[in-house]
Amino acid sequence: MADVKIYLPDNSEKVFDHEPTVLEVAQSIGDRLAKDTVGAQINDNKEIIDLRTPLAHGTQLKIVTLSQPEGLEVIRHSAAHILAQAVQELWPEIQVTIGPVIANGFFYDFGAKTSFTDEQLELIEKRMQEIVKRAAPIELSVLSKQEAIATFKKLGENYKVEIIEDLDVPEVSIYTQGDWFDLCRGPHVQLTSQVKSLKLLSHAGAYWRGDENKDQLQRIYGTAFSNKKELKEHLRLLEEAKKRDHRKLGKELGLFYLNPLSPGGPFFTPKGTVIYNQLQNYMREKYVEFDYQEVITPQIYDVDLYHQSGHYGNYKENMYFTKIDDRDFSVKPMNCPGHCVLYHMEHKSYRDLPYRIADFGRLHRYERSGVMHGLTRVRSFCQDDAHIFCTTDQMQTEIESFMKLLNEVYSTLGMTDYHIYFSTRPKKRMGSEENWDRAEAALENALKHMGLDFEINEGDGAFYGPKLDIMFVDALKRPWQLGTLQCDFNMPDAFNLNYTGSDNTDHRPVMLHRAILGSLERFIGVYLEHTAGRLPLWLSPVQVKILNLTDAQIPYCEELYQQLKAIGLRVELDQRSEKLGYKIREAQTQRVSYLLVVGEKEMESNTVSIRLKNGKTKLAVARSEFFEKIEKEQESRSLDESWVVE
RNA sequence: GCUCAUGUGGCUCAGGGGUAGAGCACACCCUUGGUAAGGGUGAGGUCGCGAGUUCAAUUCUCGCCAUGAGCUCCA
Repeated sequence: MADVKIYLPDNSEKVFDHEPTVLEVAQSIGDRLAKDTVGAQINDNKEIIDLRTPLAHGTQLKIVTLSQPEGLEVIRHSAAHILAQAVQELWPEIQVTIGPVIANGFFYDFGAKTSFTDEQLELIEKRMQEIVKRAAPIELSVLSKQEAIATFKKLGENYKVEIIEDLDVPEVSIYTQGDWFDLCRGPHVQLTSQVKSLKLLSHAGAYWRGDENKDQLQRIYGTAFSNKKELKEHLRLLEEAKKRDHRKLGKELGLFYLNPLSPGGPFFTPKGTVIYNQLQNYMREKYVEFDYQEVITPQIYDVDLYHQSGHYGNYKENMYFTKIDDRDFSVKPMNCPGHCVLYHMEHKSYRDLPYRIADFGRLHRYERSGVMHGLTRVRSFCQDDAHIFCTTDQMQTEIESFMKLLNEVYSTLGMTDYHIYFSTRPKKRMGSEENWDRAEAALENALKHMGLDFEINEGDGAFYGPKLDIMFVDALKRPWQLGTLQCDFNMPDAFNLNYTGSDNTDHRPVMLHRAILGSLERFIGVYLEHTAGRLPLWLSPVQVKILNLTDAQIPYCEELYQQLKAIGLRVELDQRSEKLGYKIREAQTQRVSYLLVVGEKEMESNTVSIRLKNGKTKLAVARSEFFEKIEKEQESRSLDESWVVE
């Protein structure tokens, strides 16, 4: 056989007299590297291949080791196998199905009669540790499809048989560790002992092949890392996420409640409503700046509207209907059809475009009972919704302006980490190819022109047009889809919308649906978790709380209270005869932005002592100085309050 | 909607076939205290709703509702 050359990232090459496996190449470089090798990436491909894969001549090889982030995928995949082995050692009658790697770990679905318990999870994890200790080599073998089917049939592994039967390949790969094996595509680590830091997290039901009409399986979630430290950090983030759960914070801070009398219909308290309204006010200011006009449209429509828009056909399951005097009505699940009606009621000329109308109308969508979740998935909500009717030529400018607006809003809110996804035409779609070409070009050109990074989701657009989705990544690294911009060719058609062009003939406008915060409800939920409830001053329900030390300071505090109120701040005065420590604890847990402590000293020197949300204090600040700074902070919607403590 | 779990004063939870308990919060009293919980007293619950079993149900069984985890869905 001729020489087989393998190229390494530093452009050096290794020569073999046969097609070497990844591991062999690693060995030729060094024992240490070989020991840590868990897979490889070849020819600039992102996919990680198994370390047992033979490499063809001319392959560009990048070895992936245990300690690399890419290695995690392999470790977790092997961890899933160890989980399956542990379960079958403990309960041989339980069948295996599939166990993929997911974002922050892995899961494995089992065909078991009853669900697992927390105690069983502990037992399984212990057994997994044992399997890890055994340091069994993981070996790859290949069986013909028939052999594999026969093998798994004999074992009674019916799910596996079904999987193999559906595979369109002559041979399948089997990974063996000790006396246990599984059908698997790989990749896997070399020894079970390389999965050092693992943890089972939870168990839940799932369906075979994700189909609710098929068998109910028992899923176990877990995670694994290359070292204890990273696992610990991950578990800490999970803990932190629990602490920051907006449902918990909402109760603790008294912002909103849910009640069985209106499932999915949050009740906002006066404090929660402050946040809600401040966000709306802010968006309204931005609308003025970006030339949007706000409108108010009906809540309830004749069902005919939704027949015309097409929602009745496609979205009926999520709509609320009512019949009065033999006439069918629906509560609006979105603003767009109403906006089309509004557009139609005045004759439009090209001079009227772009016609940008914003609407904070309340929307109702009947979500299935199992999907509701705090504020992030509700049945009654409002969006920072707006529709832009424009010509195709105006699209790019409108898109750029939208992205600019979005960026300003997100920066103000301290949401700097976000990603843009551009979804292009799906297979099933409506509208002319020319329209799709122009809309996609407008989106892409806008992003490129602004120098924004984006990722393309090929074929993921709506049937009525391409779109941008904005994915915000929060402080705990969790992604949330908030903002969106969707081009729509369908609705202008459905409502026969026109404008008179400069050529004195009618033309059809394009409709852009867009939102920046998404739903206010959902946004507040996400933002509470992002900030752990420590809101910037302008959003804070209680911005200043005045705490007196003794009754002697009450008049001074009342005067302060009135002055702060007069400059438009949300201020409270706690003059109860409680100890200072008690009042501070309470105000601190309520995340009050500024605590003003007033005792004899402050009163005599006409100052206040300031305590921040973070517990830091600054003594004896002149009243005027505090007023000036806090007004400025309020005015600028600043995120930074560090001026108080140097 | 599906699977499993949960549902006890405003909140967090304990209890358990003989009509209920703690802490916090709340009210009143004492305390006037310098940066995360001072003390006392008191009020507050037909134990999610409905049915069944039982002499007796908040406790057991079933149904419903809601919540949670996950699945599925998400124009």
